[in-house]
Amino acid sequence: MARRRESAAGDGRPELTLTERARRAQLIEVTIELVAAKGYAGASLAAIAERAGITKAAVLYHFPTKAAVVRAAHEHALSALVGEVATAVEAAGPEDGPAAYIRSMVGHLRKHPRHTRMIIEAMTHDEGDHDPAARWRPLAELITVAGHARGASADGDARTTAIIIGGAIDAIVSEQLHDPDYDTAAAADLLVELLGRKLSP
Amino acid sequence: MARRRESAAGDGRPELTLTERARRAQLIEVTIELVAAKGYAGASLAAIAERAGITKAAVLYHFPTKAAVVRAAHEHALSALVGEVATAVEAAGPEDGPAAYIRSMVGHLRKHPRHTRMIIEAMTHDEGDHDPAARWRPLAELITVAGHARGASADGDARTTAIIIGGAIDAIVSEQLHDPDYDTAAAADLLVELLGRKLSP
DNA sequence: GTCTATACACTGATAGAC
DNA sequence: GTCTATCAGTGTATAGAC
Repeated sequence: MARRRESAAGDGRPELTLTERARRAQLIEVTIELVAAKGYAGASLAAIAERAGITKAAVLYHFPTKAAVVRAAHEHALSALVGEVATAVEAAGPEDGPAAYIRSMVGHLRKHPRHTRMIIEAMTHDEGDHDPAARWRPLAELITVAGHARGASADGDARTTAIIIGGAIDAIVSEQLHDPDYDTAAAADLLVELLGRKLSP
Repeated sequence: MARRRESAAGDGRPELTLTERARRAQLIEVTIELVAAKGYAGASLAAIAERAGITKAAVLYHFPTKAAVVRAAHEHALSALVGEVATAVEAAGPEDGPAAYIRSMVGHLRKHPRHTRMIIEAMTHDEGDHDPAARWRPLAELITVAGHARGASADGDARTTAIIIGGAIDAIVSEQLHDPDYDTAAAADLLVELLGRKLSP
């Protein structure tokens, strides 16, 4: 059977045409704008197609389904976030990993509100249940390392602590979305302080 | 123009027929089950109608729109939650209000997973933006009172603290939804301890 | 390889008969 | 109070033009 050519690296990823690359990028950009502005329901295939200047069916030529379009847009926004957070965490010392995680994540989401809404909408409306552990595990490891570096007794609370911090970050960012004047930097500082009291008692 | 009769109390609420009361209650119950089982999208008007033994149009006779059906079911589940939390908070002393809030809310949501998913789905899919302040303000007041009772210097952080706690509760409950073995009571204890360190330094 | 045209089943919603 | 009939809009599938 006929198959799409694969890249020279042979890593299994299909080699994309220039026009296809451009179209996909355009569709992702348009989708982020639409979802950020009108939410998941408001970003219909017809609306996406119209903004891109093509038809619904053409959109479904580049992506197998609407969920795939949204997923691609979601991953695009998400990769920018994790990239910045990873950089900040690596630049920080072992005992300051969690603080760098919190501050860089809150800061990034404040700087990019469209990406933020895109991520939230995709997370809450995508029925494909992503593993929740993927969300808290990286932070849990940072917390374990930081607690160890500070000489605290290693407890088994890292998971719950990470879940709490993650939920708190979501709430802070969400609040800023509704009240642009909300001081997220101060909120992040308070969260870091709260965690600091637990890590070095 | 013809208007529906209002109750003798004259509080503006329409007086409902017995059969209408029964139908609404049945539709609310059916909707909670469906939303909890299949999410917002899975609870179509046709599915609700079928489970209730009537047609789509009949459902829309009792409620003006699908959003109204879901909203009614949402409020039904929510009122049970706030009732239990309010009782627990009132039974606790002033300095233990936040702890009672956290433990009773987490406990209630663990005991009633169907209500929990109903509340989550309704919150995330209802575009009618409810005021976020309604979520954190009651807890913020409890925190202020408790901090005062413990002799802590009154800071202006009550809002952010309440937002953080609320987000943490959401994350804990959500985690329990995906992993039924997750120990939410221990998580609530940890959250209370974290807050306690801030309130009485 | 890229796209348009068309048709399909399903959604929430309305109008009017009984 | 509940029905049938109908509507515009949704995501999706297919055929075929270029």
